[in-house]
Amino acid sequence: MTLKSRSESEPETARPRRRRKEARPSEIIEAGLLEFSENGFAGTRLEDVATRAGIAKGTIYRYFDSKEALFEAAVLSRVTPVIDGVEAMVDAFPGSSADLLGLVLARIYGEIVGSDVHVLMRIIISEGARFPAISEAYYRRTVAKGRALIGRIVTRGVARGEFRAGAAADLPMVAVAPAIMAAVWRMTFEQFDPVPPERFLAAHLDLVLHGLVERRQ
Amino acid sequence: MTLKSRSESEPETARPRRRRKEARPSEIIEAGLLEFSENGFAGTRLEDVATRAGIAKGTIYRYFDSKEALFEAAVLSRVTPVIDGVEAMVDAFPGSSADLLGLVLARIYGEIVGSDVHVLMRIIISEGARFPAISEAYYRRTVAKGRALIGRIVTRGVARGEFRAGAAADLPMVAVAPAIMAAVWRMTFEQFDPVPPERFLAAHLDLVLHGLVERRQ
Amino acid sequence: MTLKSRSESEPETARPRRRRKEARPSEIIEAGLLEFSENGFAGTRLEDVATRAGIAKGTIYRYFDSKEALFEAAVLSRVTPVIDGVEAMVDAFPGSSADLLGLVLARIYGEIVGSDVHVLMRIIISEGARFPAISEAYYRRTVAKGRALIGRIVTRGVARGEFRAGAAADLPMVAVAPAIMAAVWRMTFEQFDPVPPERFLAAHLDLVLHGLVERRQ
Amino acid sequence: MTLKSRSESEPETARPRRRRKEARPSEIIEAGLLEFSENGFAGTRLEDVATRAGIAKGTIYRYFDSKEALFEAAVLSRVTPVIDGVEAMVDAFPGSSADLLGLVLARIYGEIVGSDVHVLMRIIISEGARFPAISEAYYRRTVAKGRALIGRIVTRGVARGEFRAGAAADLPMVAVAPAIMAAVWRMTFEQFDPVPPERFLAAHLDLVLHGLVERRQ
DNA sequence: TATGAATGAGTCTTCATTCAT
DNA sequence: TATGAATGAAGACTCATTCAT
Repeated sequence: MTLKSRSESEPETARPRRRRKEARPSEIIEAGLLEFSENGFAGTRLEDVATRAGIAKGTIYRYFDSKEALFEAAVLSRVTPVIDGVEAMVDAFPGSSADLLGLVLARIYGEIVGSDVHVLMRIIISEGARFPAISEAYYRRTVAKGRALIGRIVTRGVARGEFRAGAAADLPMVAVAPAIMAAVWRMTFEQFDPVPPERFLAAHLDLVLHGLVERRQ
Repeated sequence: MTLKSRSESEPETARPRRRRKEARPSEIIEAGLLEFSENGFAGTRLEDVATRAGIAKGTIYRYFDSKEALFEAAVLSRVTPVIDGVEAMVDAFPGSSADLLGLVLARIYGEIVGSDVHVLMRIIISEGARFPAISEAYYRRTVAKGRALIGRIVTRGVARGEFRAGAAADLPMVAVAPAIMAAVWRMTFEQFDPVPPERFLAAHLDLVLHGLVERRQ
Repeated sequence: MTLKSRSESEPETARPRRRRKEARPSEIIEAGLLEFSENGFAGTRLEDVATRAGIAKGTIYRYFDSKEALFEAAVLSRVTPVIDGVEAMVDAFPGSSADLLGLVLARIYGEIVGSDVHVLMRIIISEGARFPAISEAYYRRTVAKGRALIGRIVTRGVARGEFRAGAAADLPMVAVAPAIMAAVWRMTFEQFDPVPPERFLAAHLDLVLHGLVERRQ
Repeated sequence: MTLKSRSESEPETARPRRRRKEARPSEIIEAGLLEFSENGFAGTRLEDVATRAGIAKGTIYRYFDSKEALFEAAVLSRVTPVIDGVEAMVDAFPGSSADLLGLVLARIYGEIVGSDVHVLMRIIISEGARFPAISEAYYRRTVAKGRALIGRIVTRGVARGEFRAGAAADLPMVAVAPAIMAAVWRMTFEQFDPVPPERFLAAHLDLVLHGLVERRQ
């Protein structure tokens, strides 16, 4: 649910020291993130992370105290705060609330389905119970803000008479549900039954804005 | 996404023979399912499964050939086919398509959020890549059927002029999205930010049936 | 090197109690002997012994205290004393020493190569170091006596001017060597390079009695 | 039956890379060979091999994939081809066939009784059935060549009128039998009844060359 | 007396972590 | 700073032995 793409932020737990050309920790983090996402925490071998990062196994320990530390650093490196500007932008948006919501949903959709975020999602679903710090950080820095953002848009829409008040408006996060579903689909059944992302997005917006029931005159 | 609750089906891989009071394999499967769901495949220790099942480590091997065999048996024991009767029920339903969809969605919602299924979802998301047989079995026996079922209802609604044709009707599975989101929420951020299931269901139905945009006269 | 074929003697360590039709312990011993010979002591699973004997695993423990006890009982059941009559027979033999030696060697040869004894040989070679009691029992009750017997025959031959005195006559057991070799061959390379037993026996007798060097007139 | 002493050949399955002072794989092989010979394959604990090699248990797996792989590597490291030069030497030998045979037998005897070979013999007798690759390798690279060599010598002797044609000359391998017996004796009853190797060798040569029967003028 | 389910000590094997180079 | 050989704790799996039936 982030609005901001992954930045090259350094993980907080790493100790960078003098780097060479490319920052070593970020290569390790990159490799680690992929391995952890593919195999889970317990299923990931540091040797594979090292190989993927193009370094030797021992080198990881120059930058991270333990497998767990690498894991947290890797995941947290992807937990980027939603840029605060978006909120102001919402308030200042000149057009209709439907347009605004569509705009933001499309961006969220792209964010969730497109890039790293589904990697993160898989990790948080898989390992969240054992690493609550990660879930919490992700919740606070990204999910809660995204949720508030959608809420602000829906509130605006209701206030302006553009959106129906009702159960959906009372829990605006459901408006993001199809994007979540698309990400989950991608992680699970995509291989047996592919669905083009554009179709998913179109259905998403159509459903959220208009629902299924035919409007009577 | 099943419509049928878990039945007391015996796992196919176990060889029950003459059992005593409690069927041993089902206890092991029960314990295994919970442990695997909590810790993932690699993160689960068979000793913990045994302890949870109230037996000794070695006893597991009387019923399952390996950790992997137990894992697959446990997960597959929960992959129960959607009862075919539902399809006939859909065709025979006397009321409006909105009522029908609401009925079915509520049931799916209860199924996904209520019981084992979110346990299964976590496992499939976490381990699906390493156990494609499981993903595929779940897809074929449950997801595909559920998807077809929703499709049939929406088609019926469109044919009867009750539902809008459009992008959402073209990919009816998005109508289930809020239930997926609820399940994911429960697996991840519920602990930091609980949302009552009834509220989720109400928002789900409201969103799917009517969308957010206000109807103009 | 026994001269007496295996008798149906009961193992000393077993406690027979009331038997049914067939004596249970001897079936177990029979099965055990084969399994131990094929797989060694450590490599043999009591379950396999039980299956081979047509009984259940637990039943073994009705007759033998432990795997080790069964092993010793099984092996010792085959360690049968050379009948003492043979010695007297040697002294009373009317014919030439060459005939006598040939007769005895042929019998030893048949004994070693033909039946159980090579099973025993494999076990003693494999496990003798860990079960010195077995080696010693076999040595005392069979090997030593056989060796003495050969010695007596050779001594008789030398005394009667039929056999050369010399290094071979000083260590008469070498006269049995080809039979040992035949047994070892059978246990090892027979599968790649079979040698008919009769050919082995013929070569054995020919070598022992006449050697290879051509007799000059 | 090798004519060539064990060479310092590196095991093929090991991956030595840059080693330090002592080559690690050879130490493990050395230790493994002794343990396997003493306890058999199933009875050997890798921890004991490691201790004997002066390393930690896990280190074995840096060089060998499994217990089985170590076993095969260890045994095969001792299966050294008979030097082909010997055959030429036999053809070029100037002296009598008896001298030649005595020379070669003495060497074979020393080889079998003296060094590693009886260790190998015990292993092949014990484990050959479960590791046919080992038996076959030993047969092809060593035993078959040794057998052919003896055959060539005996053929030469017969052709030159020095050796009797007959059953023994038809199966020349019996000429090696006393050496086999000596090795078996050493593996089994040596402890209860020691026989000096020189006495065994003398009896061996005496028996093979002249047999027991007195020559009549 | 016989069974075979259950137990848990013992082994193989993996892999996070250390450390000499 | 980087390496990768070495370590040993931990976990999967086996199987001798026990015991309720």
